[in-house]
Amino acid sequence: MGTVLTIISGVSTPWTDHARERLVSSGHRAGGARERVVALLSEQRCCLSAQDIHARLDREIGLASVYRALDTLTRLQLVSRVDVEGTACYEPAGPGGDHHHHAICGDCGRLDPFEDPELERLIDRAGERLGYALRAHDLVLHGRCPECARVHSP
Amino acid sequence: MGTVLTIISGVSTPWTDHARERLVSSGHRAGGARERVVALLSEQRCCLSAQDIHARLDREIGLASVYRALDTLTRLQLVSRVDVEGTACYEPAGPGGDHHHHAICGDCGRLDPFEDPELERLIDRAGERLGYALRAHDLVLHGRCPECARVHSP
DNA sequence: ATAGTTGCAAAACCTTTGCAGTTAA
DNA sequence: TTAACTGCAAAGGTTTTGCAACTAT
Repeated sequence: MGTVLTIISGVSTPWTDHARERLVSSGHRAGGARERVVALLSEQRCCLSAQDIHARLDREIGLASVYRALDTLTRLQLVSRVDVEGTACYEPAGPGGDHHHHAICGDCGRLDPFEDPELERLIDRAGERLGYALRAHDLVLHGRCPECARVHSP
Repeated sequence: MGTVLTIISGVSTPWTDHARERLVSSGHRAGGARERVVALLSEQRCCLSAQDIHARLDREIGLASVYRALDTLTRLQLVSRVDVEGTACYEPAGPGGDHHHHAICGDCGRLDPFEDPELERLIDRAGERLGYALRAHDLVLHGRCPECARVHSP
């Protein structure tokens, strides 16, 4: 039963709880692989790619299962997908999952998450203006981070 | 010489001119393949993937050359790259190239470009706050377009 | 002559899919 | 028992790279 899995994974947060509920209520069954993906995602401060997740789980679960879990979670809007440098990255979304955007340093590859409520508001308004029923959005800034700027132009 | 190529391609806009200048001034030589990519890009109202470009040029130039041209142009900040549904799309950027964002309909795949000066301002401010020297940014909205909304929930 | 450009084919990635076995409910 | 879940291996896409020939300067 779900409780057992919760204990096994050792992770329970508002987001994992919400995710597990929604999975069950949409006809999904508890499964070890997906549960580990959920648990891992809930512990991240920022997004991970499928390959990242596979590696951090010590390759104990199949890569295909990671992709399938992410696909399911994305469809249920439990995680949001961000395209970073040609690869898809995922992070918790919806209730309990904090929403933010990303800035990537083109020099060192560093990825900084950031929040901006005003930006959110403006994005929603843009969606309305276009007549779109928005499900998600992602914003990625590209540039040079403070560290690299210090080194290259002192 | 450059003039000849300009005549051959038959395309001259503020953006193509700027691009050709910048290419030369950064040590690049005129080449048929890249010139055709530049000419094609300048005629688009929205972004194209490398494969799109290859197809629209009737496969007369190698796919690898398209990728290489796009890579060069991106590095010189003459085109901006947007990740759309797992594939990279490119469009003119910088002087003469108009900047906009994209909304994608998850149902029909339609892609709507849109502009929003206020959003630009806010994004720039976010960059400053993070201490980033911004080179580019891309925002993609995901949702259901007005057309699809009409059909599915009348 | 030098160094950038190109096309082709091969390789490297990321992601999806088919299938057979396993497992939750 | 049924339908979901999983791992593996194969397949499908996109993008990159090695290499030899070509060409603008």
